[in-house]
Amino acid sequence: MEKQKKYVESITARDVDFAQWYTDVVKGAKLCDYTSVKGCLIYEPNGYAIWENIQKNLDKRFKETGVENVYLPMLIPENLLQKEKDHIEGFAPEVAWVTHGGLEKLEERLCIRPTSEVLFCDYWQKTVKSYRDLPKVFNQWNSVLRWEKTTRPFLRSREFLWQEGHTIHASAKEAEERTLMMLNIYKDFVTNDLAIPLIVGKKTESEKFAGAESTYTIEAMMHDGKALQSGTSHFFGSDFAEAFGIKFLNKNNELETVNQTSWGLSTRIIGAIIMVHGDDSGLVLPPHIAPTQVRIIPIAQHKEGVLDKANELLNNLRENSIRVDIDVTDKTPGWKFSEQEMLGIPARIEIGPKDIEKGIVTIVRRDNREKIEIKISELNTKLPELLENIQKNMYNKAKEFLDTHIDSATTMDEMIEKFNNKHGFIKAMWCGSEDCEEQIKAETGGAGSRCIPFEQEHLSDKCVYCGKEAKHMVIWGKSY
RNA sequence: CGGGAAAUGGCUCAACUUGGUAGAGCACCUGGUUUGGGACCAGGGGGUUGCAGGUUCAAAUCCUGUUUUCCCGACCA
Repeated sequence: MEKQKKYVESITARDVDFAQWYTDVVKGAKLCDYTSVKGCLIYEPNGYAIWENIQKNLDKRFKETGVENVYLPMLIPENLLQKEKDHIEGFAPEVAWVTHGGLEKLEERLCIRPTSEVLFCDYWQKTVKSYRDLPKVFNQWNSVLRWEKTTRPFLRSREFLWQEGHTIHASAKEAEERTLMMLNIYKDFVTNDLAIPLIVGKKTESEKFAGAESTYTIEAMMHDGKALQSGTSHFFGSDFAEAFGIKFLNKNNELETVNQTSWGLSTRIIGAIIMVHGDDSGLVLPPHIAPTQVRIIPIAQHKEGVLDKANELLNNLRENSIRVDIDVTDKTPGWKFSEQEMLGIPARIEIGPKDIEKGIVTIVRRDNREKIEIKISELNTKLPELLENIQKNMYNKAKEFLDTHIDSATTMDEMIEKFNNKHGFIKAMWCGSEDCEEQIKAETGGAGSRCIPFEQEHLSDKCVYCGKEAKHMVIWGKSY
């Protein structure tokens, strides 16, 4: 087999050391930098621009369904956090506390929000009185703090950026519909715009959000076969509302408790983009979300007319709403190619004296390195098509990887053997007991339940662990 | 939170074992030659060795503590 040509020297090969590869790509693409506080990152321009595009895209989708943006404070008094028992138990190990204001010790310590359920509850308890006040469909773009022990850029940081949506409704049915509606928005956004194929389903009891009645998830597979929970949507029923006393009068003048949801997607998704699409030359960004979709690289730019022509193309394409930039530094073309690839820019346009003479440009795709010559006169129609094609190809490639790394098992021996032989997900039947779930994780060396997928298959009648009657098919896998 | 490794110029590392004026490559700056896959030549700038103590005539080097990063587990988005 022909040895694959290595284009960028400073990145560890993906199949040699995946963890090191990930770090190299994050650094090479200049997405973020460390600070002197563990787990707190600087989002550098390249990384933040990706997040801004994610925000723009999702925010638009949210608002189309009636979501309103708000902003609540970052500090939560301890007594509020204590109100819902499961919630505080779930989050207690990872909250950070403010204990002093200036030189004075505070009467009551304040928690730096790990999530904002209780703040929304406290607010609604005061303001919601009537069925006419419902529903409330709020979202906030903010950062939260969780005192993680092990941290990695994007995948697990202490402070991270996200959006958290919080809604309350008059009926459980309406709340459940909202839960699934938001899950679908995540699914649609991640598959269509991030080109990441997903498994969509419900979390098991032991994996669900602290305080939720049910948690739904979109799970993606990274190139090392591990799962990354890429977005979640929770249905709370009335548990929080009961604890906080969020009641309203219905049309019959009867007091009722609201039903609640919350849903979130974080900067962790940037980690998924890296680990699903990246290769040995660095980052590969889906065109829909890439801050720069095309980079123009002039060849022999000192020669007369080259820069003029390149700038003319730049302006032309910008007018055509393509996110394009140009590299006019005095580096060599080879250096510029490598840089563009490391940054993950989906395509580059090479334009030099030879091209100008022929009235063409040479385009190189980032996803498969294919070289294409396009007439300058056709660029405005062909380039958007090409970007769309890259987007689709990236999805298909990732989908094929996902499909070929999911297997199924009907016995534990089979399951353990398959996990040992190749990484990925295993589908297996499960009786619903938390014991079995735990044992499966222990015996497979850490492959837990990822979710109960909506798309169920009947593999057998029996739980893969205990042999009792199976309730669901579950996707099992190791995760980040 | 357990187990391991590391921290020296912007980056990668050397010097540490055996204490004695911190060094290289890349990057950066200037000038020139180059330019279709990380160019070349010449000159130049930049480091109180993560931080805090200690031992010593003398510490990057030895000792103690601490912080951060990476890897492997446990926990978690």
